[in-house]
Amino acid sequence: MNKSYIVENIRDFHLEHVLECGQCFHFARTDTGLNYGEYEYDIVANNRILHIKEEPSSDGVRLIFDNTEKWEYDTIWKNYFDLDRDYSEIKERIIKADPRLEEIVEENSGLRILNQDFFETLISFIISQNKQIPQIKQIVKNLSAELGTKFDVTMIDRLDSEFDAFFPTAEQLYIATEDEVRASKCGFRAPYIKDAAEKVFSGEISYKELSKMSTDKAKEKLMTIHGVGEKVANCVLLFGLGRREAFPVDVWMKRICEEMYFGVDTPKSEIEAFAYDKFGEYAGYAQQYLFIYGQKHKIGTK
DNA sequence: GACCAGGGTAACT
DNA sequence: AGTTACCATGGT
Repeated sequence: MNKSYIVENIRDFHLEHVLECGQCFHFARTDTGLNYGEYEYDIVANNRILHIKEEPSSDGVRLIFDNTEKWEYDTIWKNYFDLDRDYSEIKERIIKADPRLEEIVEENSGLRILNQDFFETLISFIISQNKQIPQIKQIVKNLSAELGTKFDVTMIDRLDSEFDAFFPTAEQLYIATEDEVRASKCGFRAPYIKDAAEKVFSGEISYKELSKMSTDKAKEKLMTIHGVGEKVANCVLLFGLGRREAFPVDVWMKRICEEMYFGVDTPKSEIEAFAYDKFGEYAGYAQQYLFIYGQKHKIGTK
């Protein structure tokens, strides 16, 4: 009995923009690319396997959620994909802050900032340091396969990719030895992952507590984890704690902003402060439009 | 083989 | 407070 849930006419949404922009890593594209306007992905998140398909509709896109009942869409996926938010206003505010971004925003108008699980986001972005996106995805997959809870693929109506386990919990990573973590090919990040798992499993750091703090205080707390610096903390704030004013500055953002705004080599801290001053509570969205644009056009890499 | 990747740490000035 | 080598691993 195949269960699926369909949502019609969603504006400002495109799966490729949402998923292929370096904000999440536990997914795979599964369509052939042969049918115009159709996209399909498997996503492992929220202790669930989602097979999702996007098709053109009269106003925006149609999304078909496989393996999904209505209540799961209402309580989980709607929030995960940030579908309650009006992105037309967000785009307006960003373009108003810098009219030069109009083309970039329109070019990537299907972007949404996901509301992801806090712990998975934390570990994923610890892994991300000094790694390219395809490798981050591979390590997340390895870590899940080795230490996460396996799911029974025969119980899933639709799964086109090779995923077979959920992302490990804080407890699972806490119990695992450093060598077991290292087997995921995360290299020198293994002790960082262990420290994060310990701090979360022990309750020293918790989503509940962080969500009550100011963004600055939460960032400070996150940075007490070994292996979490300014950039990783900002990613966790933006993607895992809903702090849309966070503006992570990585090698890409540094290059892009230097090209667009500064013209000379500029410290990351200065770029972050500049962006917050310019975009305020919309800085995180601006960052992500800029990031996806920079990747697409390989800004600064020649 | 050198260099780089959605960086951070420790050990230096 | 601001630099710099080094950190595993895989790709170009």
